[in-house]
Amino acid sequence: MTSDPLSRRERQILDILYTKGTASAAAVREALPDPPSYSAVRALLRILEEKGHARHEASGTRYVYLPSVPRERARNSALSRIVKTFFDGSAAQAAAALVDSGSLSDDELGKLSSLIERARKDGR
Amino acid sequence: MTSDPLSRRERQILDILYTKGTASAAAVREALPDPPSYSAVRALLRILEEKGHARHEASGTRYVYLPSVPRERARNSALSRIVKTFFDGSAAQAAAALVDSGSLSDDELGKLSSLIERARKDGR
DNA sequence: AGGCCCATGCTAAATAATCAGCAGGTGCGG
DNA sequence: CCGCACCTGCTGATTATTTAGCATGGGCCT
Repeated sequence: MTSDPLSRRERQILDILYTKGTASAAAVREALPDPPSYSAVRALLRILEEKGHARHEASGTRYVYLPSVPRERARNSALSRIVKTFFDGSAAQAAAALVDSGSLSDDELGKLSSLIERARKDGR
Repeated sequence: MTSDPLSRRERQILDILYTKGTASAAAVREALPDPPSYSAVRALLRILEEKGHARHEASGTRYVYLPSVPRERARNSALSRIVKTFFDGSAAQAAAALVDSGSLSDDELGKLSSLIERARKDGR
């Protein structure tokens, strides 16, 4: 169940897990806006596990939480949602917006450019 | 107030407004997964208006709803959220993922390429 | 003009999300 | 060896969300 609608807190927490890769309940709590009690965070983590979005591993005697859906898959589906919602389904427009954002270094622009060249060759 | 955390339904509805640009309450309802009653949809729309995310215009005697935050601004902030969460803050990586998605036509790749060239010149 | 359809505004009930607290248990430093 | 600090598992209460229903009014068609 990878595409059910998460609640507000559930999303916030899952985002933190994707950002950090791995985190203890306490670390999640610290990263949370308006952090609730530790118990509350743990309750939410348990729910995320039940829903299949997160899992935990024992690190010594404590738990470390991590997303159960691979980052790459999650990010692709996040991207495609944005493309659909804000860019009329055009991934090209979305890419253009990123380039236009001005946050790419000259070096990054170069690499992206050669990536495009490769894509053009593969595509035809 | 453009960055408060929306509830599940609120987000779904706002996404629909951004996708369609403009929609009646009935149209929103149809686009909604597990559509609730018409009244429920209207209640949510009213809440979105109170929170400043949507507004309505009179179209004849009926209302047409639309996002109150410009699409471009909303999409930029959506993009930057994804970049931060899934791409370690690197917009370049995100752009690369879009190019790699294989959904860009040859023509689009060309346009993107020249966009990059322009960005490189501006940047230096 | 009368009736019908569909809209709005509002309100209150049902459901879901969010939260805090408590009762263990385990390791570690003194 | 004992106590401190921190973890886990669980449970019930509080608060937000989500929902449906009803009363009212305007356009429109016959």
